[in-house]
Amino acid sequence: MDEPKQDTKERILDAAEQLFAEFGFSGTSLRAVTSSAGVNLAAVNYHFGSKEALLHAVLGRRIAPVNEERLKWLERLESEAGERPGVRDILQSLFAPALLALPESVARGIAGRIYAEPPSIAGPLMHDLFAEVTARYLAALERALPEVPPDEIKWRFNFVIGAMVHVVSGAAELSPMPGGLPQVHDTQATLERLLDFAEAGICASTARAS
Amino acid sequence: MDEPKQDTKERILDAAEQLFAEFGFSGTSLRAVTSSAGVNLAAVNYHFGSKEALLHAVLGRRIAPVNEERLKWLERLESEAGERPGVRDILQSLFAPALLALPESVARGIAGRIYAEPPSIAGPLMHDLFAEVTARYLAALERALPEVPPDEIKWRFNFVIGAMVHVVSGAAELSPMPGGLPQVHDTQATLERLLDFAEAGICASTARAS
DNA sequence: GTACGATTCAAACGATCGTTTGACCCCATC
DNA sequence: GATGGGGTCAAACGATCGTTTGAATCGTAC
Repeated sequence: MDEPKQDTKERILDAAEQLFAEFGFSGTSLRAVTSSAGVNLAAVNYHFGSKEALLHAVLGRRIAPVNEERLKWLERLESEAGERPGVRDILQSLFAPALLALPESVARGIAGRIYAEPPSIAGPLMHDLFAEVTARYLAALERALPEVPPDEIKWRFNFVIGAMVHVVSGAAELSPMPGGLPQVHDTQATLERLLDFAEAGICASTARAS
Repeated sequence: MDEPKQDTKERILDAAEQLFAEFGFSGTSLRAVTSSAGVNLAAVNYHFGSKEALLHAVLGRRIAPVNEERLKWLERLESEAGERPGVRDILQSLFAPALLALPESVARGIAGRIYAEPPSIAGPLMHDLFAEVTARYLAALERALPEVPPDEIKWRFNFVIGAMVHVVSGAAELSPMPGGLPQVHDTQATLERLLDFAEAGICASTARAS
């Protein structure tokens, strides 16, 4: 065999990742996973315990490194800028690891998949995966934007997350636009467009004329 | 019976809507739908033809009126403002029908459900449901923002959609924030926060300093 | 070489799935 | 009061689901 014959556990994770992204969690059978991975059906329950535990492992394997890179980046910014890095730098440390590190064929569906699960599953999952980074970024943004009320920052941070997830999950590519979305595969250009948008949005004036 | 004993078709739609939002499409069985609706199992295939056709009916019933209201609102703006309404008004006509018209318990999951389907299903669905409004809003925004390149507007419109979907689908409420999201059930306040954010983001300068 | 824990395997478990069937009921029409 | 079609019903169809079982196989330490 030419193939490195990787570990059974990893072959399952790879196959499950691809199938969950394409057909969803409930829409993917363990038989589809194991036959795509070329392993025995019972291997999933042996190595992971259950189908739901497999989902956790699939998500965690991709998201954990992204969050680690985010936090390292953010800490570097704060040590360089004396605890008060700029908004754009903060947002870049939030976006770039997700946009650049996730393989395109893989990113689609992974992020969106969490939101697709019922709240009883998605809630604890979100907490496990994102509670720490959320708290850290909220604190950084509050320091960077003392003129914006903290409650407002919480909401705007959520709007930013929504825009980012929309791109990372590939949902933007489904947008029924005349002529499609320009430069849709130029990740660097997408990152800068998202930065322009999110920076302006999160820094918006809170005293409206109307 | 006190109940108005509504049509079987509508009872199925109501039950399916709620269950799809909570457990997802694949995660909801027709037996759960029919027993929740208090109708016979065969009624779904009799009235709708298949489970997937039921999903289309569920989504269309909620989204079509929202889009109609959007277009009516937008046309009223354009007739009042001489074909060039402001960005904030345009965005309000896009957000308000979705935020205000969708019952809270229902909105969750409906929007997110489309994105959760495999691209082969979500693609045609998105086109059927949103192609017209997308084209109309892009045109309106291009007229309102002549200084922003059309390609940039396409992207920023997508970011705006992402932020809006994140809120409408209830995903924002899952965000693992310390203390939770403030005033999460004050729809009017949420609408204005979203407007502040999206208006600033979509009007962002295209000539960056960096 | 033998014993042993880790892993893989074919096979089957009971449960649930979407869909279909054919009898049955209701009620307007002739 | 016979007719006929729209609607409802219980029941069953074959297929597929997640999980479990117990034997077979592997590599390694004694």
